[in-house]
Amino acid sequence: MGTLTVGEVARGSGVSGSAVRFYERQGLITAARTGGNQRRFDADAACRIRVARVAQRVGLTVNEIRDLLAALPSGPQPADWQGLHDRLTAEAERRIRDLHAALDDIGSGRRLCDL
Amino acid sequence: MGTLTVGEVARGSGVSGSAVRFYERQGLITAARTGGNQRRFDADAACRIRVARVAQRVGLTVNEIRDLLAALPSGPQPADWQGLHDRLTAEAERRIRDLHAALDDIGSGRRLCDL
DNA sequence: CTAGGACTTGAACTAATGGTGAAGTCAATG
DNA sequence: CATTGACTTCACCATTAGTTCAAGTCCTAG
Repeated sequence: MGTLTVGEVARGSGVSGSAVRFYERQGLITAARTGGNQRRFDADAACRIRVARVAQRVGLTVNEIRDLLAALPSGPQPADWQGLHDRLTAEAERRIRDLHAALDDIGSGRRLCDL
Repeated sequence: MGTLTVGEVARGSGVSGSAVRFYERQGLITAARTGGNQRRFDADAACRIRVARVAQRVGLTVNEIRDLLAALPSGPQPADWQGLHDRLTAEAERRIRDLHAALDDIGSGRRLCDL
């Protein structure tokens, strides 16, 4: 039951039309087709894209985001969005821990450069 | 007064010879040349590369690392390395804050997706 | 019914990122 | 001297995230 066109999803999510098509090709979102072969998206498409943009800020690649969003069923319920939220949070915290580890290595910098 | 060859710096820093040449091209390290046009590095070259590798873990690009290392004079003193250490630490902490900010945006996810 | 804006495809293109590889040259040693 | 390992340059590779283009098709308002 998709009703939204590429342009509508683009405006609703803040990305360009070419990006919307790109995200569909990459499997971040799915689309039904009209008789004339045009894409029609469900209302959650723009939501998925907004989540994807946040995930990019966390440092996930489009491929990783595909896998993340694959867990989200069509017609997602609040609990489903929550699950996504949790996994994204965990990933961000993992990356924060990696940065702290790098900081520790910097802290032991005497060993990096004892000229 | 460089005395180290590409291979020696490579072994001393744990990167490949091609990477050492790449880093010189990018301006992370500098080299004198022999009469036969070969590179000869100072003793601090391997140090600079070790710092660069840590900076990469922090998420800096080679271009940003060039700018970071540009602050390091030739014949650097302990205080110079310390300054680098401080800037790198600050940068890592800035990135950690960005991740926390992304987490906050995830936390307010009700606004991302109020279907 | 028709005009024209929105849509379709696929491939080529961009631009940054971080190197690697091939082909040929140099230098130190036995 | 000749070998052999290290060195040289420059072109190329692979990935990432899209954008752009051309040529054509759809769909909706008037």
